[in-house]
Amino acid sequence: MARAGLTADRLTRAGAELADEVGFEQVTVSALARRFDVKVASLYSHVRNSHDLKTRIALLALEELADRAAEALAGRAGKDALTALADVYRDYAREHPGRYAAAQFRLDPAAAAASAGGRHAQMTRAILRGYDLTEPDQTHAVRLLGSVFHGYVSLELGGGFSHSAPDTQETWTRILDALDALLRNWPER
Amino acid sequence: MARAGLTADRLTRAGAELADEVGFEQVTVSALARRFDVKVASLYSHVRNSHDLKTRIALLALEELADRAAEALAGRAGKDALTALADVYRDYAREHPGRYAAAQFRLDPAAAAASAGGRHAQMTRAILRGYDLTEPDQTHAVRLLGSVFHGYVSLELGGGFSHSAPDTQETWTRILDALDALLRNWPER
DNA sequence: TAATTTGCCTAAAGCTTTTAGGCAAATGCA
DNA sequence: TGCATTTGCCTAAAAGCTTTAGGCAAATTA
Repeated sequence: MARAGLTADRLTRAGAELADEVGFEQVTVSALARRFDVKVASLYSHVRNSHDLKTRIALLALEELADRAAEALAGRAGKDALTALADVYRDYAREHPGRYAAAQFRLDPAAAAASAGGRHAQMTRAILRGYDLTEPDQTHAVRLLGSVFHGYVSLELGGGFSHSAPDTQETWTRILDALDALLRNWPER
Repeated sequence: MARAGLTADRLTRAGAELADEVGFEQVTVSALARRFDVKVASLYSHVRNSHDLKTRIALLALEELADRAAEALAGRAGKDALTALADVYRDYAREHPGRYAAAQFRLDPAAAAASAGGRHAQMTRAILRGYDLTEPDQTHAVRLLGSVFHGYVSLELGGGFSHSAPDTQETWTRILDALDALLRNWPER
């Protein structure tokens, strides 16, 4: 019997594709085995278990997102950078809803430490160089930006803003305007 | 054999408790049957299927949250109201993480329409009466507030802000200050 | 009390997860 | 090239979750 050429990496990538097609929740070891036309047990040589598979997909998504963000931020500053980073998250979530959901997967501390999570925080912080904030306000602002990006994108993806005018692109633009104004004029204690 | 006295309502409430104890993801028809010391199949007379059970728990959580929000908003306006509503979400998520996760469960359109979702939007809009915003900015602001509340709470709950100073209470306070300032000084087009 | 409804049961099929052990293909080395 | 080792995928099997079908007994109603 010819071999299918399974590796943890190929499984992870295929899992990410599967997530985008059917949703991260529906990614299962069985479904993945079916996709490779291979028996389920075969996957267990490459991936520890279902949780491990999901963790790998999450890490992949976080890497991809961080790569896109790094590229988008290069050569930009101020509001330009703010918008670019925000759009990276929003676009990624729309192009790859399953991967975006995966990026929200609760990682155990070990995995979290090895993830691109730190790069994300770094890049958000980098944006603030274009504004005049010092610690601890800078950290507060990093958290605010993270909250807005994540909150908006997941509400929009979940259909939270659906059935109402005005359209979400308009809102997104205005929210970024508002955040820019807020960062330029951050209130004192 | 004595009857256990199952009803859709009791199952839903027990399911919500179970969610808070073990996580919404882990709420299963089997686990719930175990909790009532009853055979699994018995639940299917009261609840259509696993998805239906989760939907009911989600609707319960949305109701509870809306009730708390309504009570918190009574007699408050401006920043006072903003803070009160924000705290309702954050406190609820901390007290009832499983229910809060349930409230994020993707509802099908029929369920969504019958949910307390509309009340939530109404209450956020009510807060803006204390600020000077007209449409469409009011809608943009409603969406921004929803994004921040949801985004912050879920990142905090997921441990996103864990291993770093300053503490999250401080950030939360400063973010609400910032939002208040932003709403009082909403940028023109 | 008899008839009806309701509630929980047994049985069973199908799917997912995970472990154990085995044979064959690929690879490394003389 | 030929042999030994490693690697990859397999079969088998146990255990848990979901869901449907059909049945008997308890509760309700007349």
